[in-house]
Amino acid sequence: MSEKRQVLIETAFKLFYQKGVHALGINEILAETGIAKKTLYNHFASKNELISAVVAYRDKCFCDWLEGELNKAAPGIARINALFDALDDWFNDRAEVLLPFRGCFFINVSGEFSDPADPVHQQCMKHKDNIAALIKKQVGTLGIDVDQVERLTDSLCLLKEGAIVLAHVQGDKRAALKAKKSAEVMVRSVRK
Amino acid sequence: MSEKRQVLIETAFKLFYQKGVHALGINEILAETGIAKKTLYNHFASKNELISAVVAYRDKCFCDWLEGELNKAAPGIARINALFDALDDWFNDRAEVLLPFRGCFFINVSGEFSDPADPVHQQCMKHKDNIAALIKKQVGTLGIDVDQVERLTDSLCLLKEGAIVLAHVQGDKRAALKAKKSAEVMVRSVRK
DNA sequence: TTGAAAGGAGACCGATCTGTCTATTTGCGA
DNA sequence: TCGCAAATAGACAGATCGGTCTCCTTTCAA
Repeated sequence: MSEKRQVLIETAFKLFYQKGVHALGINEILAETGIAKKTLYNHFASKNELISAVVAYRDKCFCDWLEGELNKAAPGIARINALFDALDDWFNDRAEVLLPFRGCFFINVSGEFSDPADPVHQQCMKHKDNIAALIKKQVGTLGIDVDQVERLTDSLCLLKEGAIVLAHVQGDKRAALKAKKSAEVMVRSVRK
Repeated sequence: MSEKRQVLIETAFKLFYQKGVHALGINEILAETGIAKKTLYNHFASKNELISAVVAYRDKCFCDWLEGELNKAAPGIARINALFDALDDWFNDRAEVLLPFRGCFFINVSGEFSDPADPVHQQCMKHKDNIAALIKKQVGTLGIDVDQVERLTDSLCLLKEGAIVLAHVQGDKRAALKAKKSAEVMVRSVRK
């Protein structure tokens, strides 16, 4: 993995996240990086391949960050709280590794590649599945029934995605804290 | 309001929703409608003005549809249920006026115009505010305290947006029904 | 019939897009 | 120093973009 390739991916991510994938041309990535066009095409067969690599990069980046945040908390209810605290940090630009908040890259990209059969859309779907699995793992530490694990995981994923949309589209900086309150209600309901 | 203008808006909406706003060029709208470019520019000063008109059109279209669905139910809990039943219809392509489900147009467009200061993004924000107000109105028919109205409205909006994202990005056709179950828990918690 | 508004065909413009390619330079290890 | 891999500058190609404009046609009301 060459350094030039990584620079291209990271810069492309930054610009795609700011301006949207289709609104940004590769020439702007090249201008920002100072890398030659031939080099870009040495590393990626096409713009679409670059997009794909960028989505994979962000997937890893985000999952690593979230997992790290969750693992800072003790297993159990603290991890559920940590999920929404992490979101709160992200929405309020306190998660530096994730860059300034501009919504969820995977939601945004899914909107630009809205056909579910599109490979890029498929990648975004997979990312969401990865995060759901991570959340389910934390819910599993609550010591509740298996069917309740499923149900609570669903609820938390709904609240998580809802919070992201409220934070981005409506600019609601408190969306994560609102979602956290709702999550508390959900947790109580599966524990009684 | 001329018929040509309306045809342009409706066709543009259909194509923007399928392909994304930046990925679609105006020439394709013209090809699909058989309308001359000069006519398009007679009605809209620029592509951006067309986009703006399209967002406004969909805003009205969606709000009218949702309000209609909600008003079919009796005031009170039935209206909360109707919200999620309506979403279920939408996600599963049973709401013909809304066209085949490709996620929420406003979320998708916000992703493409992710700077919150952008006028188009502002329009999407306003749409979400309109829907939240509509939901709040239904919650108001439950006969609960004012502060609980606020809280429940927040929860329902979170679940609604979450369901849309799960339905679109993850292709979860049952997302609305899952959200409905969570909503039931939330309603119970403010009523006890 | 006339004139104005609306609309059309399509050429044109400058800009930008994604991708290809030639000639050259740079960096590094043997 | 040499040879090879990586990278560069930048020209080029065909296509498309959003928008402008001329000349012409159609529609409709007076």
